[in-house]
Amino acid sequence: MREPTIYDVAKKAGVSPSTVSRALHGKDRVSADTRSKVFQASEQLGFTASKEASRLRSGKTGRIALIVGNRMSGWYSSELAEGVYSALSNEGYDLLFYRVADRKQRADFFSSMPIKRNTDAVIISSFALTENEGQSLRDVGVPIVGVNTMHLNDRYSMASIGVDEISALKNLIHRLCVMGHTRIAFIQTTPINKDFVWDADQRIEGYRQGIRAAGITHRKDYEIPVPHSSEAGSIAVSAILALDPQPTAICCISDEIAISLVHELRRYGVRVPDDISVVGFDDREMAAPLGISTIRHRPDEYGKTAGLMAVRLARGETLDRSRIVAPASLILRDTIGPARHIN
Amino acid sequence: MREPTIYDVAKKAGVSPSTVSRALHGKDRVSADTRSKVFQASEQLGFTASKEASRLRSGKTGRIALIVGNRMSGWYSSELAEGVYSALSNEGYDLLFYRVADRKQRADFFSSMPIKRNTDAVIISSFALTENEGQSLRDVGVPIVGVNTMHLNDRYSMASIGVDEISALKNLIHRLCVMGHTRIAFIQTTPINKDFVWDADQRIEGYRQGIRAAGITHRKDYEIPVPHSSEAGSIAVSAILALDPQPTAICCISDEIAISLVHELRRYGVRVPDDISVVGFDDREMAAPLGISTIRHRPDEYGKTAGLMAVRLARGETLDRSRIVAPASLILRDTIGPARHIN
DNA sequence: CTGAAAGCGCTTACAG
DNA sequence: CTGAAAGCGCTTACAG
Repeated sequence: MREPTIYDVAKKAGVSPSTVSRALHGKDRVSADTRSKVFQASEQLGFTASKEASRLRSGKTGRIALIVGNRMSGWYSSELAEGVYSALSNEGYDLLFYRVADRKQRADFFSSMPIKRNTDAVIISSFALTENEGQSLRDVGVPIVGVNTMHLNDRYSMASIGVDEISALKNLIHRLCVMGHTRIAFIQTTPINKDFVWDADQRIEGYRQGIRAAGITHRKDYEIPVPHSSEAGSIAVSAILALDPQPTAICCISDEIAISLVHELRRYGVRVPDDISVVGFDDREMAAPLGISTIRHRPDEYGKTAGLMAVRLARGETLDRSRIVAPASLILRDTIGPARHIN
Repeated sequence: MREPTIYDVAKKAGVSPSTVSRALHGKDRVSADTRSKVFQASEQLGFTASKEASRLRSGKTGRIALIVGNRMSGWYSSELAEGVYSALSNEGYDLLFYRVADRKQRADFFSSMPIKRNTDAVIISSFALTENEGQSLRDVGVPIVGVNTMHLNDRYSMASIGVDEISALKNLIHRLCVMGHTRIAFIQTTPINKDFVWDADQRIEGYRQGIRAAGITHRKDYEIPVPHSSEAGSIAVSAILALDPQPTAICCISDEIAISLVHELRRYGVRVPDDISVVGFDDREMAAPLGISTIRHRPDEYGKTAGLMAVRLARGETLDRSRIVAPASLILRDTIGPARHIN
């Protein structure tokens, strides 16, 4: 059985297809009487407009693309996607998801530009565009919204939102200093992909600035790199125990690292926070039950905002604020305490 | 500057639009010479076909819908979406994501049926359809693929894939018995939404069958419900410590619960696994670094399979196997050991 | 192997 | 407020 078209509705309601279209869209002037006849007919036939046809005619695709630089199932990407999705589905837009997780996917994406002609706006998350990429993205001719790309992509994007990770880290370092810590280390994961400049690279920058601002000596060996693996925690512990003098506080680039670090430290008999304080980043769902202190940011929330900005821009509206800083807050839980030597 | 159309390519290549279409699609018989002229012209103009136009004409939407019953950012949903996405993007399909996380969203979805006319296939995950819902989904007239809906939706779906959670749990119980455990408890979360019949509800069923098969007395008070919250671990510990006799092994409905349970047990001075063994379910990323024993399944992998099945069905092809059982395997890590009393 | 023609189902100026 | 007409950009039988 063929799906009913706008012509079927028109016939049933005794009006022209143009009128059906206008009535259903609601914005045009249609008499209340006609409108209700149309709605009724549409209802009875179970009419749903073909998106293809309306988009072809109107020149709008009804889609907004989200481009992320890693697996969509990671905590960050999936929270972000959730937020973007909420905003878009409220506004009647489809979410078109693109993942460019490695050099090859990235090259393919930017050379074939699958979003071209197929999206009304683009949201790009977390990694810095090269000159060429930014240019070809602009050439698509749709608004670009950056998420957590800091000022990296400001040349290309019309709007952006992101966490000020530098300030967040600086605040954390300050707080640790107030608690008497002067030997503060930072654990970072070696980038999954060196071709990408990530916004999260800002975290170590924030750490350094915080150390400097506090007037503490910056020690290169206090910046500890660990691989992306389930061994990260134990590798970090070995590295930490080898340090002289021992740090009394450790900032981690993510909760994931912080969680396994705390676990391994305790296995080694190191007390947390009595001997060493540990702080993560993200406040992902496992942080609270495990008592992990952390810096909270909410990709789902600023994803929503990013989605909304993209929708507005796609509709040709203007934004009152186009560069937004999303909040990040320090969450103190069990793994943080005063430095041992001043106890 | 207007985007080039197929007419522009045709003119440049000196052929008709029909020929351009055929050449670009590759399946029709076009002379090698013509084909290369067309490709060259297309390349030079930076032509990308409008999806709207081709879909409108061909009657295919190029989209496949994934309907999940919870937040897309949860571990399960996002892993699944990642897998489905991989398969679809390989095959040139867009992923249309729908979330029906509560009663209202669910009612809205099934009454307005936004996928109608807008998708070539539907993948439905994790929850059981009602009679009415199944019927209206079928009325859309596109193939339906079930993921982890066990036999719940078999009446409606043309194909399905899912983990046999019952067998997985039964195996686990058997394994624990071999290790001398006879007092085995099960911790389950109270359903987020009681309107939904979840596939994960099968896990407790598997636990019961396993207990029965092992010839152990089934104790109702060994089935411990905890809420969905960061307190779940400590609530579970209180409940466990109040039991008499104490269980020597605890199966958890998820790794999330297992992780916080182990954490809380250790805080209470209960040794894991010496005093109590703990096993989770999922093998999500934090399980390995924390040494959590668990049952592994891979939503990203069977999501890929589900996506592929949906694509095939959307194209009108037939499947060699339409009901597939995805593997689940027991992963033994630090939190499992022999029962204390036989040490 | 290639082209001319029709049409997918809408929306939107243009008249009235 | 409403209708007739044109057209968005493709694809696909139909001829040749």
